[in-house]
Amino acid sequence: MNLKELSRHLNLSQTTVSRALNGYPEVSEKTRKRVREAAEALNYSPNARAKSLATGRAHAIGHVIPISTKHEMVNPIFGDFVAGAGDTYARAGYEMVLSLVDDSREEDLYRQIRARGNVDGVVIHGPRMAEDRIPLLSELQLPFVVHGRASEVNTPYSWLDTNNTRAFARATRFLLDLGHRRIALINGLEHMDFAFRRREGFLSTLREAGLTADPALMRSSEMTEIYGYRSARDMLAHDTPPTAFLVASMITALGVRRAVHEAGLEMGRDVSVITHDDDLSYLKNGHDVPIFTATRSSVRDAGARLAEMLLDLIRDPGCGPLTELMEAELIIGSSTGPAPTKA
Amino acid sequence: MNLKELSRHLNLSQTTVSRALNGYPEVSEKTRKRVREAAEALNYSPNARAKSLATGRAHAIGHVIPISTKHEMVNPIFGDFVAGAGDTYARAGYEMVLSLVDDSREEDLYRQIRARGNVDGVVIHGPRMAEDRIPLLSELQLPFVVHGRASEVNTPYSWLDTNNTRAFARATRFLLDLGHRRIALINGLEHMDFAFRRREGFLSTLREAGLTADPALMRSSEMTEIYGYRSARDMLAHDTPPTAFLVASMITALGVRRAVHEAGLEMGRDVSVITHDDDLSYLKNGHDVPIFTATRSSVRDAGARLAEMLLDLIRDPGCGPLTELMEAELIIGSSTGPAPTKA
DNA sequence: ACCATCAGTCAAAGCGCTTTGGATGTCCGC
DNA sequence: GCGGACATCCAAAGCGCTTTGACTGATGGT
Repeated sequence: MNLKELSRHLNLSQTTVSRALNGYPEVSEKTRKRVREAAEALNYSPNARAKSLATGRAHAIGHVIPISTKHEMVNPIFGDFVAGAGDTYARAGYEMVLSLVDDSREEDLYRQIRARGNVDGVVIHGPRMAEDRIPLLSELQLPFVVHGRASEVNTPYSWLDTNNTRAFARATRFLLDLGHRRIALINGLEHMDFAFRRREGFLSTLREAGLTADPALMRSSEMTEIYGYRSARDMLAHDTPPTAFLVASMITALGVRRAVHEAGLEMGRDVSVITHDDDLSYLKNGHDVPIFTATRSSVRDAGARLAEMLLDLIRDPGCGPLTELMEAELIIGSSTGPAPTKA
Repeated sequence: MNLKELSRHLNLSQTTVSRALNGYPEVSEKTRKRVREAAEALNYSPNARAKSLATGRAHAIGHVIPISTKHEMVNPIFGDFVAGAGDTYARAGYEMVLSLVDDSREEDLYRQIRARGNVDGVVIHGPRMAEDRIPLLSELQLPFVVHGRASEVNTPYSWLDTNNTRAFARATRFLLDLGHRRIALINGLEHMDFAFRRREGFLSTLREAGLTADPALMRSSEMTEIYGYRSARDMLAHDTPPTAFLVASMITALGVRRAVHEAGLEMGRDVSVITHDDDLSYLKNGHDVPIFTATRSSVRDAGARLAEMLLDLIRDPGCGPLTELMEAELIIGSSTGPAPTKA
């Protein structure tokens, strides 16, 4: 069933039917009703390709997921992020198109996306500190919003980010107040902007307290469970092991917990652990009492907000760079406690 | 830059340029080369919407993700699955479009997808035992492949599934051979087909061994960490606690491990645990020695294969219902051991 | 009674591509 | 030197929609 058939069926022109369905005022309410009912009955929905060819809007948003060949990991936050964004899109009548791309061929891809024209905008995931996608997209005039920021990019652009620096500063402060002095940082890959900022929050807070960080207690890698396990296991085997861990993700924190238990220690008593918690739907940090003390920031909410920003930007490209900084809450669980006194 | 401009630039007709770029034989190699080079230089790529309007092929595949309002969880396997599928699509020049849908409005959505015509086929995720999407899509004549199966659907359809029954039967057998008699099953939601099959594998193996399952040792829910934790904690508090756990996912198994440790027990010595392992990139089951004994089946590979099947089906709709059953490997880790003798 | 206005409708052009059905020129065999 | 075969190219129609510009009656003010 297409427009031509429907209009013939109704003894109306395509113009009128189109206008009736799209809510234009120059068609009488009576015919509009008649058209609506016929469309419903005959199960007509307009062909999206034709529509977007005619209007120049694709009604779709692109998400480009970098799958580097070196780091094969798929970001576990992805599902929840997409769920949040998808919700917004669905409400606005937009679709979400995913492109996976090996990060070596990124530039080409974005140019193609632009030329092929089947999205009206894109969201950039996992920005690195120096993010060349940002100037590229600006040049291409393709609306975009970044999930995170790129510290080394100075031109304005739209982004939404968690206040990672502040979150990790607060967490560090919290551990210091509990008396911890040897605090380990199990961070994400530090060319990723979020990880860089978290380290800054950590280091600056230590500095303010007159402490210097021990490089042996700082790691940076992809945030897997194994990585957390190994890092914590190795560090706990030191002569002067850390009394606290600051960890970049729940998954990694689970690995840390494993190492802690394996060493015969208990979280919250012998060793304190704070983790960042993206509030993933399948990995809730406890229900009543959180397992981990954590800096929490819902990635699903972030997805929803980011999508809204991008849609705004598409509707009115002039509404200028939009930015939003989400604060993470520090929630207290049972994984932290006073630093053990050297008995 | 569009076709008209490009062809004018080359002093050729749109026809010739189009044919040159699409590899038709009726254009000389010399002009083809000239056209290719100009296209490259001017950064021309065809408008996908116009192309698909003209050809009737969208060169895109739809993935419909059910987000039920009751069960808000986003399936954690999603990221890896999509990475596998996306890889195949990218290679074939297809795009992936995601639609999230509240499962109450599913039928409408599929009809719309069909009518709007911006995908050439869809993959069905998370089939339930009685899956009405299957007859619906057959009726709509929209090519589709199911990730999993629907036990109560009798009409033929294309699917790719892990042999869940066999996997859990083998795991159960393995535990029985180690002397375990009280085995707990921490399963996924049992209206989901995969969970149903796993339970069947578990129960039938017990039956063969002349044992009957204790309902108090069987749970079924969304596969979160908390769920694993609570289930195991409760069960371990029984008068006659289980000596082994069969768990439906790694995430849930991490919760089980937490409960085991909290009870002062050790996995592999006091309590055995086997889990299903989807081989997620961010949750590898150990490197050299697996943490958990597990039935392993890569969901990323499944995504890649499924995508291939669907593309085949689209190229040649006649190539009939395609089906593929992947066997899970049983890998032995340190979480299992002989049943403790009642000393 | 007459023109301006306006609500309601329509035919046709256009979005950027593919593809059908020629048209043109070239080369060969006879 | 002529008809066919073949290679190479083209004009135009069509994909399903939106949108421009125009047309028709009815209404109302003077």
